[in-house]
Amino acid sequence: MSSMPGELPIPAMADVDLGTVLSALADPHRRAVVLDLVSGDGAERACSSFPLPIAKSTRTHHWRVLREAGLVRQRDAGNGTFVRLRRDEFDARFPGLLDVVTDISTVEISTAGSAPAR
Amino acid sequence: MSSMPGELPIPAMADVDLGTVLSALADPHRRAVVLDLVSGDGAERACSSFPLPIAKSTRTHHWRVLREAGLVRQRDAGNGTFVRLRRDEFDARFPGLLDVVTDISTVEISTAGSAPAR
DNA sequence: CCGAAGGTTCGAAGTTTCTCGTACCTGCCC
DNA sequence: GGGCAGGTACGAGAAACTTCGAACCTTCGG
Repeated sequence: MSSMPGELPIPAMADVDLGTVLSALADPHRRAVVLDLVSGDGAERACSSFPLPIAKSTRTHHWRVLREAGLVRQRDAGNGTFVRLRRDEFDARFPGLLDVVTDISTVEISTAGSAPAR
Repeated sequence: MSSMPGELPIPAMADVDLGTVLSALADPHRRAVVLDLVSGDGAERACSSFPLPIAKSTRTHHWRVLREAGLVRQRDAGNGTFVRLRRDEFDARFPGLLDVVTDISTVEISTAGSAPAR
């Protein structure tokens, strides 16, 4: 839709499919990125600032998946690209989803390596 | 874990991974089934009672995925098999997830074919 | 007993996903 | 200008997913 300078094309939120979103969030790398964005202040962030242990081209792939799933907005600015969560739009379309996934993931992380039972 | 008569093996809820769950729910057929179960009274249901337009062997596959993702419990009883949501367990492990996905899906269904905007 | 109904197992085919390396492009900086 | 950092595009390989049909098994109903 939007064709602002450097803005990469994204689907209208109304066209975004829940299955596509769940698939996008199913991947650990992508979920980590989204989690990182959610815990931020909503400001734009450099794509290069995410510590993903994967090749450049693979990263490009994941950003595309997240973009096409309606989760992020991406902008090309000279030598780098920047992303921003489509927070409000997304919440309006899929109320609570981001919060729930975030909360669960946060618990998972804080609970990692503290298993008394075994 | 459980090896009751006819009970098919399921993972302990603590071992269930969020990514696996999201993948399981990403498939339309499986999501439809879960949705159907959630809207029910929690009672056991015959696997054959779900109107899935797919081959028998494919259905077996989907039930296995849902089972291994920790979403359902499955029981073999004579000539048929029966399923039940692992509602309470699942909610304790992934609070709100089932509700959110259910709510979103319900809206999607009730909104289908009523798009004034364009 | 015999058939139909419900399921599983076992390939197999087709598609998708994740991953990478290589080549290439574009700004920024010295 | 030359190099580097950040990215994209493309092709390829490996793995996973979805689907099916065929063969087989069990159970229930006549």
